[in-house]
Amino acid sequence: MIAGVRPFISTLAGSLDKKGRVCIPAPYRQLLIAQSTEGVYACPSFSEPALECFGDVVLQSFHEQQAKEDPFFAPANDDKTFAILAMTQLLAIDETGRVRLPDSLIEHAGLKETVTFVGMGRKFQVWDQERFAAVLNERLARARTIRDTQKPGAP
Amino acid sequence: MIAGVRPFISTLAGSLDKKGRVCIPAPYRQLLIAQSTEGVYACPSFSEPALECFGDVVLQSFHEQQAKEDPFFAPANDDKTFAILAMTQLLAIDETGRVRLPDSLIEHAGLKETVTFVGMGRKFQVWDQERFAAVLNERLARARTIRDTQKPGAP
DNA sequence: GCAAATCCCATGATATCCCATCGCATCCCA
DNA sequence: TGGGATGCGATGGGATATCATGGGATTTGC
Repeated sequence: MIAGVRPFISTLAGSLDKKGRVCIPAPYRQLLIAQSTEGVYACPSFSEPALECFGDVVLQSFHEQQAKEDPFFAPANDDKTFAILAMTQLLAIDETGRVRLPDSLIEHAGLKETVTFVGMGRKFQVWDQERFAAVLNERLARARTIRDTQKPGAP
Repeated sequence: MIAGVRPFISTLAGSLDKKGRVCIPAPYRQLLIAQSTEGVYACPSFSEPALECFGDVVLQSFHEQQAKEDPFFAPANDDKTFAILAMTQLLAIDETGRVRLPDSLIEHAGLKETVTFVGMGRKFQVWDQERFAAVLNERLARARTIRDTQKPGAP
């Protein structure tokens, strides 16, 4: 499923207009189209002030994973399903490559006029530019910690 | 069976009018039509004040799952089957996309004027808006717990 | 015959679509 | 190597269609 799917990469800038629209960067759009996604799926991150965005590959594989369980007698499964699927919206991409972000998502991520798209492989995130600048170095610092605690010879 | 079936996603607001009607959100209607369901199946949740709604895919797969057991000598199976199939009604969707909710279902979920549709993959739930707002954070908290205890490398 | 449910049409708000303009990067040619 | 032309990508605003919702008319069952 994941094999052959190209990753979202780079950190790119974008802007939110008065109508709450953002233009999805062209490279990301091409990847979404390659997943035959009718738009882009977006949900609030449940640990950070950011939006998690992805295409059909991620959504469908998550969905099918959950669908292996009984639909009515699997409470833990319901919690996971809820945290992702209930919080996710399908945003239609128009011909000029833009989506209308619902107010709830704008609020969750605290988006102002300038936003940052962050490529994360299977998914990408959308941050308010200033907030992201603040966490960028923290992330790199954590990555260094992981490297330094990695066991020699580990994969 | 599930492959290719798109999940119910998002949480959407709706309203219950004086006649006991609710408008099924357009995206959900399209999914139901794609399941060739003539309307929508609904039953009271047996663990929460909410309604469980779904299409033919869930009904049929649940049915087939239960049908693997002995029809007369599997009491636990009978209880599960009863809790779902006996409590389920098929609600007709009219041309404007609305269903008439039976009073028993309205009462079970304690529905007031504003209701919330909660996408849960194969099924969706209907909640009274205020009640749902109260349980939303509990659900997200449980999902975080699940994530934090997840084994590294798990899908 | 009366109550209740179903069907149908009308309205308003919202979101979607479309067109025109602008800025920028690339490409080509001198 | 520098300057100009071209095309793609991003942005702003206005027109259009879709959806949700309310009320009224007609039929059905008791």
